[in-house]
Amino acid sequence: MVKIKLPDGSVREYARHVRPIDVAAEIGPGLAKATLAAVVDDTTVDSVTPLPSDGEHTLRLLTKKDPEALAIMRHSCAHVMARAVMRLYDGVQLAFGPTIENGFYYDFDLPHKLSEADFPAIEAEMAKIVKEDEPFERIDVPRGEAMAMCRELKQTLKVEHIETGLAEEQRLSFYRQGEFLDLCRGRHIPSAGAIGAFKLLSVAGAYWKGDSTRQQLQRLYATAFFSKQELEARLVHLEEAKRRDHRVLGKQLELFTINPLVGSGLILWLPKGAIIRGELEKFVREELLKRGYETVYTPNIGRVELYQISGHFPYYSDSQFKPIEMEEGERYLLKPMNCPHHIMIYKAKPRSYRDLPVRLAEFGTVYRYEQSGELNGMTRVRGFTQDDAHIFCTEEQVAGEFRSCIEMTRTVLQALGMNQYRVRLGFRDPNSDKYVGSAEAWDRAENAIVKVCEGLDLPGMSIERGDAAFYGPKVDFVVADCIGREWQLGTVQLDYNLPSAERFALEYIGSDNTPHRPVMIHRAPFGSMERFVGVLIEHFAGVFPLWLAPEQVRVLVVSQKFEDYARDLERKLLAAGLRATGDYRPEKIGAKIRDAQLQHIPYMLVVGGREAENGEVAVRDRIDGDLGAMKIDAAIERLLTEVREKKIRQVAAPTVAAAITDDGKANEY
RNA sequence: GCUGCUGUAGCUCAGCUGGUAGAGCGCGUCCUUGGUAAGGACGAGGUCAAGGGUUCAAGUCCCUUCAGCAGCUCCA
Repeated sequence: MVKIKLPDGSVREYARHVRPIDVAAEIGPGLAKATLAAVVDDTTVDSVTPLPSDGEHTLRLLTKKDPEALAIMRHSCAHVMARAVMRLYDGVQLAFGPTIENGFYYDFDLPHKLSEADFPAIEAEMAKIVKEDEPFERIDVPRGEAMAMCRELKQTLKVEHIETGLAEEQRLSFYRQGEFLDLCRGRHIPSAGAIGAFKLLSVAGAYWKGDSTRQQLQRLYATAFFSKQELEARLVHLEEAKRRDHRVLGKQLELFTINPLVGSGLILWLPKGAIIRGELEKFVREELLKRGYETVYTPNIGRVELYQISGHFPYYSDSQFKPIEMEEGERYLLKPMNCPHHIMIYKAKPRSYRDLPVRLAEFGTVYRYEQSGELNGMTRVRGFTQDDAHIFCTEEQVAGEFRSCIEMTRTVLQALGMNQYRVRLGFRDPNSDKYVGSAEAWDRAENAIVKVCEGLDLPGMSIERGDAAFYGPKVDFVVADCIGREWQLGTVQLDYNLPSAERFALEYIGSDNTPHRPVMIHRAPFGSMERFVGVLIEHFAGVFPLWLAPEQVRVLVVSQKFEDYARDLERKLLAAGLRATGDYRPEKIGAKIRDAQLQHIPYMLVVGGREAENGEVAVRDRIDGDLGAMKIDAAIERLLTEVREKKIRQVAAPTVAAAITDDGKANEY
């Protein structure tokens, strides 16, 4: 006897074996038809999986209205895609085919090189399979038998996976649909007919088991929805996201450019982009001043020996520009980090505990030879400027300093309306040898970070082992770009290693008149100016708040008769410190407004005969439209106030959610 | 770095199975002098990414290099 409790509170009792689909059928044939899967006591199961035969259990039937059902259907769609590929091409080896945020993919090894030209054929074959509406049938077998089945199917990747990834499993499951049989954990929808609409999106290479020393597979990305409308909405969404891509907007709005002759991954800031960066730098400088930082400047190169001591040279030789070789063995490195230079400034004189904390800040430009395939607009580059600072403090000061660094980062992000970030604690992977320093020092640092962060209520906080810097654990502020790719912006890092005796042997004289070792904190609220501005362009979709807008106000003259008045107005705006231009072309006012709107100019001042007579301007707001006429001084004051307050009146709605990291292991095999 | 795709005017793109390059926007000149999202006419502008090859003939086919895009791997 089993008691089944449904979400509405009703309880049903059964003496026989029942399946979720049977319960659904009892309630009504419509529900039975709509049921795609079920949740039994928090575990998702197929609609045909028998329920337990005794005890009390909760049951929730999943239909296409439930978000869980979408992922299950997509997973089934991945099988349909794999089946289509196997029908069309010979020698297909199946790897993993999990669902991901917004869709799914399947990895294959096959001799045919897949390209977008193949998509229509694959999609047509998939449509056929969906139309046939064959059931997905689960087959549970002991591992020995599973192994034999995979061998018989000549699916060597699956065989390997059973031997390695699934070494612990005693029983394994397959799903069969027609001639297609795949080792798979499930779950699946009852039959393919429930797949409403799907589309192949892209093909890309992916390493087997994510290991770059293993063979590369071909990965097909696709998505599916229950309805065609949802699919189309999704595709429109993707198009919108592309339009706000900072690489597209950067070109359109003349913010930055990259020239192959200068070198890839090297950003040329155009005048308008430079204004945005300059305003952001000014903003950070003000914050630094308030928080007791001192500004320093250091050169762009340093001797290799410096980085041998710091460890950067040996640890990252692959991702650095090669050293500059001078006579007699002198070698210089383009600096990959600012910290060694700042350390030498700390060491320039003896320090007393009374001097600490010493906070040295610099907009320091660094160069890293990133892999060519990694370069991406402004977000992944080979030369960039960090809003960097290094804090040298006593052990007792660490928690307080660390906390205030995190607070500064939050303040800065908040000021820009950037609330969609998550916080990642990058800790050491104890099984890796890429880290310097003792395990004790690491534990101490990681514990200190956890303690500080726990009290701060940081959004989406997660600890990620293996994500630490080689010298210490860190707290990263991570944001997603317009297509869901995540980028690390702000970072605060705790470092017991560079100050150590094995590295730079930093000291200060304590109150006991003996030398002590300071602790270092590395921090950069923006991270890099390049990446930050790149992300910011997408955050605002190119529509910047007044204080950041490269061109803040444009004078639009109704007719050239009033050009003198307009020119005078433009001069007044410039004198007030506003970034102003005038449009004196012999165009109609409508055309001038249209151009200014399309260029996202925050304010337009329209002047004609009426305004010239009264010493007024007709103010047009980019967002609210025509505000009517006002005196010149009043208009200027209004704009200056908005600048001073760094007011953010509009942030573009996010186009896509952050990608959920998915290595394919969690879902299915 | 790896796999696949792409590279034509300042920008966005068209150019069929090889036969000496086209549109829209932008830009320039002229006409129009206007009142809150596109006035009109004319014109300039291209070593078809670079280099090599096949061919009577290459933007188009092949190879190499460079650059970009998507993803993977990496990321102090």
